[in-house]
Amino acid sequence: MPTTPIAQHMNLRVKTLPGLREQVAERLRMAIVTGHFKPGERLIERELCDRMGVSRTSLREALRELQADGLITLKPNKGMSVSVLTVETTRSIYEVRRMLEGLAARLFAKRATPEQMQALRESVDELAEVYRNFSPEAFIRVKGQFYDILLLGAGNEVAADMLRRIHTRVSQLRVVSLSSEERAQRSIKELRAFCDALEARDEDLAWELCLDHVEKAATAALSSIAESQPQD
Amino acid sequence: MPTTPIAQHMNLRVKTLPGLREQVAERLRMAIVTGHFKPGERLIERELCDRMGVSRTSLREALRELQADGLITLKPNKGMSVSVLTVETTRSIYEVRRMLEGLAARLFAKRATPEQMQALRESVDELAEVYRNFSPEAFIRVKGQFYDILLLGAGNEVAADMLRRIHTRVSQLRVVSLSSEERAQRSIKELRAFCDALEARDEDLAWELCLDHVEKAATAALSSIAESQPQD
DNA sequence: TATTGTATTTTTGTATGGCAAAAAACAAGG
DNA sequence: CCTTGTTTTTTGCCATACAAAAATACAATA
Repeated sequence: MPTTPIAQHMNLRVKTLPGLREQVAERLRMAIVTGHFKPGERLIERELCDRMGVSRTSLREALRELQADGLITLKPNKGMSVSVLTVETTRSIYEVRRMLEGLAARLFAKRATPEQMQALRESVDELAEVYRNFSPEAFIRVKGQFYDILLLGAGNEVAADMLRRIHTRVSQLRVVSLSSEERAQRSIKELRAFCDALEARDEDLAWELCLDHVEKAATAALSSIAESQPQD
Repeated sequence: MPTTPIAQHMNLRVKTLPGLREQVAERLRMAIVTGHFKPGERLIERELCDRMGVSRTSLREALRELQADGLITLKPNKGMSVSVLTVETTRSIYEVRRMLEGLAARLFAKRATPEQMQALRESVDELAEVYRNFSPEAFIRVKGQFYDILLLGAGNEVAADMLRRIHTRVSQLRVVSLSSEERAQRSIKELRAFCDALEARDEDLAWELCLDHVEKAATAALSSIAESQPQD
């Protein structure tokens, strides 16, 4: 005879497919990248449990995931805190990202189907559209779409995973990449050239363009850190 | 007034510095890479708890870590199992490893101190010594040393982390790289050439040599999978 | 008042036990 | 042998507990 469970949890979601733990991890991820939790901020387990309405068990497991992603840092017997991106770490991240995105570009040029090429080009068009009528949300969405297509066409899940983690990590910085008009135009032009190289199956060129692009992003990110932390 | 605790757990280690959970994770990692747990094998939580003498709480958190490392795979409501390396995944891993090790080589050539260069060369000498009087354990140890020096000198912790995870993952394959005499000699020669390039600060050459080396390793690994899984 | 030392409260790390729901194992009937 | 129904396992999550570490508050002394 089963005891009456009574709904031991009221604010339980409709039990959507992904496990509760994954939902928690995702919500925390979002909270961090959207700046709701600031870098260096300490995360008290009980507090988070209350705020999110889950048990410590689930919460702590979710925290392990974020820890593995490098998004939060554990100091033994002191607890979790949101990782702070030092200049050093950021440089490291972009060095890695440069190589992996370059790899993805190369692989896409080599393996992508014509449909994927087409899809990529269309997402660039969408991006151009977003630039004409800017909104941060749309920008994030379309840019994410672009990357998803690129990574799918590259056909390397391992690289895709790592790049996705890297993207989440650096999105903490919220580098306000270009609101200026000409910067946007140039960006789109670069992306179209990138697509051209891919469609021409010109691996080397695609690689080169990609490296340059990440290089610029790195510079922007690093200067964004520098100005937020005047360490002179 | 504190209640009598009585030692709620007898087989508790001497509480060495790394937390219990990390110990568990490490033990499981080892069990997997040493082949004690076979690929595809299912891991039952209760069983592992009993075998390792820890609670489900700690065990499950440790499992999350391994999951993030890609070492074990979770199927919802079905539990954990040791990840199986498909040909596809292995190719992906080596593509990534090629780029990241190449990067490490480049960075080492650019940044390593003369002492680190020296240390690297000495570890190659040690490796040559091991070849003369072979033992698997010594081989693993010295090779690990070599990589540690390389990654330290490269000064990129992010890349280092990823490469360490990759090494763990592929060590599951246990590619019996060379027992033959001339293969060993050639390997040492290649490593010395690599050191030469690094000491000459010749980034491009170091990169090139590194890519070639990983390429060979990839071929070996892939053929090792092919023969263990005759999929015709 | 500043400082140092002690007591109190928080918070982590880990353990236990419990239960619903999914999956697997098993048994019975076609 | 296949299918269907029943029992056992196992997962996913929750609540609670408590020692040990850390943070904090507090008191006493210089």
